[in-house]
Amino acid sequence: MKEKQLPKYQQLKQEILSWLHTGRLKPNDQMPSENEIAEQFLMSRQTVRQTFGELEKEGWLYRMQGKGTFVSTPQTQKSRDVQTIGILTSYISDYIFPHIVRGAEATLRARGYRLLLSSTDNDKAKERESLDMMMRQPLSGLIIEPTKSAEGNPNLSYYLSLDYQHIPYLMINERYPEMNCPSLIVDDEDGGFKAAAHLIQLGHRRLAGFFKTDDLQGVNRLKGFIRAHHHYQIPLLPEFVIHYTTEEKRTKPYRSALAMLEHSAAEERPTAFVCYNDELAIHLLEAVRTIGMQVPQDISLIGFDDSNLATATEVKLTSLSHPKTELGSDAAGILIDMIENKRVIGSETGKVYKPELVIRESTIRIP
Amino acid sequence: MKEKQLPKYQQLKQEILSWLHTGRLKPNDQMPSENEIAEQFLMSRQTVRQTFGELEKEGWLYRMQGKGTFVSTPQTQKSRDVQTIGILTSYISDYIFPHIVRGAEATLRARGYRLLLSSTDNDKAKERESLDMMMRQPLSGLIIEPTKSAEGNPNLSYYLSLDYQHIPYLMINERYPEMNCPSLIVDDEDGGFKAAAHLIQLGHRRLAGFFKTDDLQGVNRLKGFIRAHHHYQIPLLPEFVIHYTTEEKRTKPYRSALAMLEHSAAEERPTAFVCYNDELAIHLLEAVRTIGMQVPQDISLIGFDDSNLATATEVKLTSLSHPKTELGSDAAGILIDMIENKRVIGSETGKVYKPELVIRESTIRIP
DNA sequence: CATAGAAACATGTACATACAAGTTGAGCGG
DNA sequence: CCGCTCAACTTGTATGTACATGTTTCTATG
Repeated sequence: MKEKQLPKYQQLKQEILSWLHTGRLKPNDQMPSENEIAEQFLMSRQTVRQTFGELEKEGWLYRMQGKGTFVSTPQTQKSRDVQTIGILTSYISDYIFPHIVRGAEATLRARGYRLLLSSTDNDKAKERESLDMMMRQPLSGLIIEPTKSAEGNPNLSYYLSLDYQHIPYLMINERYPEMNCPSLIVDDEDGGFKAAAHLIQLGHRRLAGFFKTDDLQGVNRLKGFIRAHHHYQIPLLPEFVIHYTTEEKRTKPYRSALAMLEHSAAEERPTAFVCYNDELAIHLLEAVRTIGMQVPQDISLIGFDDSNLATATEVKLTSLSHPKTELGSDAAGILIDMIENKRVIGSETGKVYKPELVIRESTIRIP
Repeated sequence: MKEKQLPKYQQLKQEILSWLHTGRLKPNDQMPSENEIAEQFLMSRQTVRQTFGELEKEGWLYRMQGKGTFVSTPQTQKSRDVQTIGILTSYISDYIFPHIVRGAEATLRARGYRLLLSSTDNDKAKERESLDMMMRQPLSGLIIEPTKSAEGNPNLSYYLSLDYQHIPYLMINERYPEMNCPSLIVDDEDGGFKAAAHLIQLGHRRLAGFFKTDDLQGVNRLKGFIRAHHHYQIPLLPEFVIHYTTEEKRTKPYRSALAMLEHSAAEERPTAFVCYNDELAIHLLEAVRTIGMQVPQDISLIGFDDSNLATATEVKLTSLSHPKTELGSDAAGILIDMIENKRVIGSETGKVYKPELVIRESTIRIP
């Protein structure tokens, strides 16, 4: 069935917008006059004026009485005293994020950019609102940490809009697979492998792993964990592999850890916990202490990210490093390059950091 | 001479806006119909529609075909999944600001708010752009650190606009005197007094003071410095009181310090530097070392804010404390109270923190 | 060739008319 | 009393006409 026709003024609007987007008309080009358009599209001058009025209000056109109607310069290209970079991360002042932000800020401010930070709380709805908010003003670029990157990308339209508006952006820590943008990522599979390998090399054979699998980092750490088992021909114990989500991070892993430790014969208990990050490691350290056991004497513990938490406890954590400040600074550098050299670069560009094992007190050799 | 008349559609617009602002029409009230308005104001329905169209585009009205035209709910009152708090500080990840932000973020996130951060680089133009940017979206509240608070408030219109839109806000570290809002402030005069008093009690009689006087913090620290001299009946040495601006912070104090130390007989040199903040203290520590002198043996040094810098150097700084995280958290609490209990409170509310003297290695008794 | 004025062109303001589409309320019939 | 239909009211779309105001171009004259 024939689709309902749009009003003429909206059809005209779409046509004109296509002229702008395809480059047929460029910034500061003069539009055909109202009368010319009216004639060409067989409509009244007032209908044309209605369309022009909307396009003007929305910033696409500007009109000068007696002279003509012209295409606006896109907001992001307009001369501004200061260009603004948006940074979108899970948190702002928690965990490793202050370090990432500091690295980025130092580089960006040195080049005269200003920052706009927003946090998503690792929640897709908040990601959408943060993107919406960020994109209400002229941004020169965006540094984005994907939210629950293993759960698809319901906010895809916002990212496509960034592409459409030619706003450079890149992703850190992970990248939505369907986005063709640079990314700065830790090789989490390698990290997962190194974590498990370290413990295996210390004689551990019964490793429990706790992975937050709503983001790809957790998924990849788990893959590395599994690969290390295969590599060293150690049987993987599925009952010792715990998946959890952001919402469960304070509940499921803790209970699972307690269950593993309390109700098993010593020879059936895990000898080490591989934790998705330092935050979880600290949490499970509490669980171990709760039942009167000790780290590392009774069970070894290893985390990821090498955050401040790793050295904040009495038992200093063995952890896989994260570049943090360096990653923030590198991200800023790549984004500045994209902005200032107008380089449209895709997912082939970016950086992958190899995590390094930082051995401290929380892992020991099986006696 | 009679002023040129506004077009009818703009006169109508102003009239309608006055209905909204005076409360004659409230959110969700129905406007008189287009025909009624046309009749009442002796103009055509199309002219009325032009006005209505603009008001709709700008968010003041919403129209429903066949039903009527209604007054919009102001953006800040609209139901939102997440309310956003803006935080505007000089920097984001430098100096004591991460601590302030962390304190605020913890409290705000616990109550379900999301943060939007922007930095001003202590520059009035950037302050204006940050405010402009912040105010383009529905904000539930703002935490603002005034920029160069001793240099007046050219961005007053933005603040008045916050008042006008009933957006709660408060100020930290300082408050523009003309703004009637809560503030959380360190008693900098007390701090300046304590800094000088400490040195005087250690036997120092020739104190040099370096104060960034483009903000009120510096002005007040200087006042305290002067008051301590009067209190202890120590002559103030004007040639030892250095004023500088944000832009000069890396140049004038350093040169002045060198000049004081290099070209004077020992009995005419200052015995202590009172520095505007730890950042400057560290900088002048370098200056002292540059000419082969040592802190505290040859000259004592005291800073403000008790930042990470205070303990980062080999010579740990004596410093006046700043509440940092506590201030951030307190600010968040007051702002939440303003938002959720719709309390319109002014400058009589707030908090003043007494700085505490943290004695470390950089100040010693005159031998 | 330069200048001034008029004509042409372009947008801005305003109104009138007509019809489409959606909502609401009144009246009538079952 | 309820349901249906129609009229009235309201906004939405579209066109035509008229005049105001600003800019550009062309023509005529010196």
